[in-house]
Amino acid sequence: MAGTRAEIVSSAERVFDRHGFAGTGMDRLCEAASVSTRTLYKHVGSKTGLMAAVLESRMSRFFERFDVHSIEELFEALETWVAAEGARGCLFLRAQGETGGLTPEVSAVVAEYHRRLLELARRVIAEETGRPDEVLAEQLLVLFEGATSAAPYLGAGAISSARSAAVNLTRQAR
Amino acid sequence: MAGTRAEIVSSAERVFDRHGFAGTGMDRLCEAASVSTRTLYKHVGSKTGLMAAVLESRMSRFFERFDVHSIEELFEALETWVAAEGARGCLFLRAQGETGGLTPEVSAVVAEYHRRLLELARRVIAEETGRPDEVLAEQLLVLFEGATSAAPYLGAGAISSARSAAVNLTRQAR
DNA sequence: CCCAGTGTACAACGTTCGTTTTACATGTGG
DNA sequence: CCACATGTAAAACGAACGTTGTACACTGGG
Repeated sequence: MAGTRAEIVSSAERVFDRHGFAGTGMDRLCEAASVSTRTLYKHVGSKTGLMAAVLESRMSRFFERFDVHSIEELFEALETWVAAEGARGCLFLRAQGETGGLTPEVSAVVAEYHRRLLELARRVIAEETGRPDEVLAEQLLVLFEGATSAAPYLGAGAISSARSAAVNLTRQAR
Repeated sequence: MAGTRAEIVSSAERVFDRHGFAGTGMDRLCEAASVSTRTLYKHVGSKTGLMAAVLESRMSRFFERFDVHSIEELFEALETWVAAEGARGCLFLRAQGETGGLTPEVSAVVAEYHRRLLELARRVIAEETGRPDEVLAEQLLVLFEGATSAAPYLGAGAISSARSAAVNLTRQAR
């Protein structure tokens, strides 16, 4: 089959997201991908390798969907994402927490994700206000992270709260 | 010994925080508490029971240290907390994520924590502005959650960003 | 036609999991 | 001084862990 590895990775993403990384065994991952143990190992090497592949794949999908240029677009994209994938907290933070930051393959992807996320916040602020503003960018990042973290228990209201806060802060700074 | 259970719970909190819940075995928890397997089980019943006890204990300590009445105090308390305990993300969110929300004993404590946290945000906003403001309270909560989540990779700057954002939003609303 | 690639099933590796059992030491209070 | 609560050590439970080995079935292209 052509997309065997892709199927392994995407089904693993779903299972990891729903049941945690350490809490999920290889059996369950094989079953979710409808693939034998041997095949899974041929494609991803190890559980750690699978985790890294999952995060890598999620990062690509994330930044495709968050190719935004304004605050409104940013939080609208987050609402769409949550509506489609559910709100269970940031998978990158969860991976880092579960591994204790002791798994280089995982930490590397998480670090890159955070670098790109900060870069995205900077870009949005620059395009929104017409000039770079490091403080505002960091505030936007904190609001985004907060919305992601609070959405599991506050619901979509967390996202609209974050959006209005970001809008107000930006207007105020102008 | 008198505080055996307390010692078990507090050492477990450290280990869970550093290595994750599912990723930590009972052996390691016994070793951390300098206690036999049998004793640990007598005191906390099960791993799930230990997790719930850890979260319960942390919740008490948290709300003792966060008995604050202004935004400045709130984020100052967070800075103190992070300086003392390190920034590895919210342990309640991590517990909920690792269990997939399928462990009632854990979910119950997490839910109570979130209820009290929202209540704290409401109170701080009311005392700060002189009247209740649900929107502002939720924004403050999102900022607090965001600071907690971003601190592991942004450092203490995440907290000061959140504080200044909260201050600005509140001033603006007045 | 056959070879290489890609998949399968299945058992087993040694380790660690969470949990329980058995047997024994300690010190404190009635 | 006995009883009891509370602790210890060490071994074992069955199950699940991540991982590897062996052996076999299908497929497409030269």
